[in-house]
Amino acid sequence: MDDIFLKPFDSKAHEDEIYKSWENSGFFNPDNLPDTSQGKRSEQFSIIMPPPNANGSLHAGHALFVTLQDIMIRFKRMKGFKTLWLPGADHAGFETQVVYEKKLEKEGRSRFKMERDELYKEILDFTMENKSFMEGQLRQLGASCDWSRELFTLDDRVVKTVNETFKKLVDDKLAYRGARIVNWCPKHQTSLSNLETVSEERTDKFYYLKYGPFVIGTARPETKFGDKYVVMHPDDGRYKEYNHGDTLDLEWINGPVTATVIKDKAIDMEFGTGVMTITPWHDATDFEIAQRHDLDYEQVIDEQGKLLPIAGEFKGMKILDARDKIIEKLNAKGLLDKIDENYTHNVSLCYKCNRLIEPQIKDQWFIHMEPLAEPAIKAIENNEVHILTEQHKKVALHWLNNIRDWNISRQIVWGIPIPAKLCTECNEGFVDLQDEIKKCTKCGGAVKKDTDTFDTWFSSGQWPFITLDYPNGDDFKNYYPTSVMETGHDILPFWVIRMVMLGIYRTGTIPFKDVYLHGMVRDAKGLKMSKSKGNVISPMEVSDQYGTDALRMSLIVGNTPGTDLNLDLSKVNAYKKFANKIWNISRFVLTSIDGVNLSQKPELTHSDQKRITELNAVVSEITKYIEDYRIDLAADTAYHYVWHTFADVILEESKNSINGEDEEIKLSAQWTLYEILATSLKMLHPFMPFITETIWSKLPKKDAELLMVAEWPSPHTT
RNA sequence: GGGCGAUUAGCUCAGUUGGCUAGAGCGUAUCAUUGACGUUGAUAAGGUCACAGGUUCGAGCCCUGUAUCGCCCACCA
Repeated sequence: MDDIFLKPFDSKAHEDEIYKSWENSGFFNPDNLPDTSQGKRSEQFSIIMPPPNANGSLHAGHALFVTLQDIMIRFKRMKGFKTLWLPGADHAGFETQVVYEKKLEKEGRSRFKMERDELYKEILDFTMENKSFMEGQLRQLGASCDWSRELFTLDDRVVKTVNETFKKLVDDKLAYRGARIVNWCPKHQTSLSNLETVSEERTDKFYYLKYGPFVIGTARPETKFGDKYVVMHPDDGRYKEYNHGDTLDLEWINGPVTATVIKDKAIDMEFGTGVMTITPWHDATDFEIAQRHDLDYEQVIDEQGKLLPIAGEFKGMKILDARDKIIEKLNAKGLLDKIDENYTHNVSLCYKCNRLIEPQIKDQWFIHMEPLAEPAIKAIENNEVHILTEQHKKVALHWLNNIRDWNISRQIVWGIPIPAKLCTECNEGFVDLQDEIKKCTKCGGAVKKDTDTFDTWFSSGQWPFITLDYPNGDDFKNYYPTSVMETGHDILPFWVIRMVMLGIYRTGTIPFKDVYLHGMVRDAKGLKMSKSKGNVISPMEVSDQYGTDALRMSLIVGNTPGTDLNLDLSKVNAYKKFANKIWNISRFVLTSIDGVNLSQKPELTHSDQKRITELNAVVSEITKYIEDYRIDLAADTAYHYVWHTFADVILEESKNSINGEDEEIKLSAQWTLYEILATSLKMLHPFMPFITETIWSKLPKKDAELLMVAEWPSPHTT
């Protein structure tokens, strides 16, 4: 027997070496996989890995997805499938730029004082460094993915395909450039999609102001300088003497204005006084009203959140500083009716810096989503794209049925540049893939390059067909649509649904068949991990301390699909003990069979036959669980069988037979023990690849050099 | 405002076509054991499965309602 068994299992001593032996075998690449005993591998199984952001260390959520997907892949590989797990790395546009800006701030620098090219180059270097760091971490977690096919989201092929999709969308009139209200973050100086804002309930003051004969309500008096339309519901009896289009002169914050009466059904008669003035530049509802009636609008607040000259004496002030002063002045002029101190409402905040979003009108590129959503709804409803967790299917359909246009322009340098030219005179935008448009085709004016970049999710949304080299690559023919999309439920709308929409739009086919969504990894008490709480558990540190196999088991067992999971170190420790148990079982079995000829199957005793039958039942149970995506139950079943049946019962009972005088009984017990050990290692391999492969390498008789490509156990004959 | 989910042992959670004498990990208690075991094994305590109705031969599971908690989406000034 090998000396290594004389000591307890030491994960650190084996993991690197084992991973290298897998990687060097070439078997991560489906093209290199050996034939099975049934012949060529004819069926494909493919997963596109959600590319981790290349801007920092992997977190527990990454460890969870690596484990889940690696289990699926290893299982199918052993089952004889041609398995492709395609890894990637995400430049993660805005996310990475925010990370890098924090770094700049610490160094006392600012992106707003840097040249675009210089900033881009620095973030690129930063990302590339993190990318290779991140790849090493994926290896440490045991990811058996095909590194030869790895793709970075800024690689040429990605950019080319994304640009072509953009052009197709514009040609099909599904993408358009327009002046629309966008979510503007005054800190990050970019617009954000609705999904990139968070809402928070706040209690603010609500002001009732005298506007000519009306009293209007507002929470934001600082936007009211330019208001010259007063709006009410057409059916509101209180204001029936006023007609749509009537004008009236009245005294306002900075002097007299002429107001025009507008009747619009968007007004809620129950709210406030049922009358409001509108600020189309800084409010989405107001903007829509203005559009409906073709009204004028003017910017009041600039991109930094300061008041513009229209504010007169308040020009240049920050909005919150100005608010009280404006109210003071209105009061002095007798225009303040009353203040409601306890007005609760929801405000939008930037999801990164929690600053108030300032709605602004911007010329940006938008995608008209409804036509894209329609086929996606069908595909999800009829389970062509099968979202395994029913609750998430409902969420997806709800989201798709209430979809809104998607702003894909970002005013940041870190991303794929939008391949468009903009007219400096009429503001028209043109897609220009070849950089050949020199004059505005609408007005003949000069053009400049669009300096905006795509929302990362626009390119990520095309990831499955891009990674498989659409349209002409062999991989696309062989592996599209992929078998499973496995990712966190938090990015269901951000990513998964958009992949369905854009995949169908571009290729005519759904991008993946099954969708497995895992929950969030929380701390031992179920709290969200966050740096500020100091409860972040680094999976890499856990892997170092307890071993990757133990970490993987603790992330899997008890983790029902779609629900959140608490990562508890005492649980990790329990599976570390389990690894040690497997180690010692192997040690015992290998000691017990030393020198025995295993190639000749002996006559089995009745009780050994029963053990083999029992083993068969466990194998089929685990197989079925994995095929049903109940990986938690599969892992738990394997755990209990190996510990509480194999070790506690079978192995204990075998001691009598092995130490007894009867050679036939002894041989039967030895053969049975070895068979159960070899089969157990196979069953455990997808979950605990490192320790099982380490032990496998010491086995005297086996059907494959590497356990990774050994055949998944089929029922033994007794 | 709309949608989705949760409520099971001291703690964290499983329990998916209704058959449960309700399980796991951690924790607790007692005993045993240097024997493959950086220990492990055996045994035990601990649950009116949130609450109230209903369907059923049978409900932790299905239906209705109530309470509490959580999450997602949303332009009411």
